[in-house]
Amino acid sequence: MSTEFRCSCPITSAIDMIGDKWSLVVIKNMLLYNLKTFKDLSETNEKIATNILASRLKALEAKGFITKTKPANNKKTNIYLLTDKGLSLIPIIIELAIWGDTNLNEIHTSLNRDNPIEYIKLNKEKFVGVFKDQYLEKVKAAAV
Amino acid sequence: MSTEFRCSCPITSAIDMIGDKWSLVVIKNMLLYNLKTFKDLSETNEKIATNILASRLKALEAKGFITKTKPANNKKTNIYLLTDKGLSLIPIIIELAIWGDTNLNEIHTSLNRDNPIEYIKLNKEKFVGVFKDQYLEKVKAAAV
DNA sequence: TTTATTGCTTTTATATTGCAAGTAAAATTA
DNA sequence: TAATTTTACTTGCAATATAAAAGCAATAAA
Repeated sequence: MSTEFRCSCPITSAIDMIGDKWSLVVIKNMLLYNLKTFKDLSETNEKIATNILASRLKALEAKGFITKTKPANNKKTNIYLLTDKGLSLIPIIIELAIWGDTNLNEIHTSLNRDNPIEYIKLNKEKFVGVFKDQYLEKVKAAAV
Repeated sequence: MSTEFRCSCPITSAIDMIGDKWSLVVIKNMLLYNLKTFKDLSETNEKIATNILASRLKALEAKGFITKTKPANNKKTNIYLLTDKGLSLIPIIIELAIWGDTNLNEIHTSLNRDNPIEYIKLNKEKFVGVFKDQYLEKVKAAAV
């Protein structure tokens, strides 16, 4: 499943890389809810089919956005973690969050406000770093 | 072709709205290259099929991102223009541009550098406004 | 009046996605 | 130790989306 690029435009190429229906959703769930296993990621609100999740995780690993490792004490469960390249998508995810939050309230009866998006809006640049650090900290804490 | 939302997450919902393969590409070409007609939009580097372009323009109009008007002096050609809602996608497009520019240089032999992306990076917030004003000015100038 | 262009639609083909079921290995329970 | 459950997938098939090509009506230009 190699990425085909439609042309040399960086915007179109970015969409070719991560603009499918599921890739950013999987990465968002890893980032915001610290989900790490196949099971965790298959049980989210989006209700991704297991075959799609499997293919997406494989593609994301091949593209360098996530790593797949089996911990020493557990030979069954794979742990999926975001790489630096995966974390580099945070600004895009933040803009999608802000856009969705400001534009979809009328369409949705109730938007999920688990995350303090209004607060994020006040200082976007800062929150790119905050989300990144938060994620890396949780990964580190869980590794102990 | 009504949008189905997978869940109430604003990020996932934003992807449900504009996360298909073509919508943001069409909007980008309207915004950056000031393309306004069916023919213009069908002749871009991305080589969109005409049936896909027609269905995407219809969907974007239904969702309020663009308007379709026939000018008084020309009964043949339709003019497609971005609305304020369409322009509200600029921050997302900018982040995609920055990400693509910084991450895809190794993959592409040559990325299209028509747009001064390095310069944009220095002051993102400013350029959201710059792109918007630039677009509206061109639209205004063409209307004279 | 012929010819070309625009803005599509239709048709056919291919690719992607979704759903249900199955499988194999590891872990848990009896 | 055997049976059961859990995890992480894979497989098959139907449904949907996308692509390529051709067709067509309504202007507009020659």
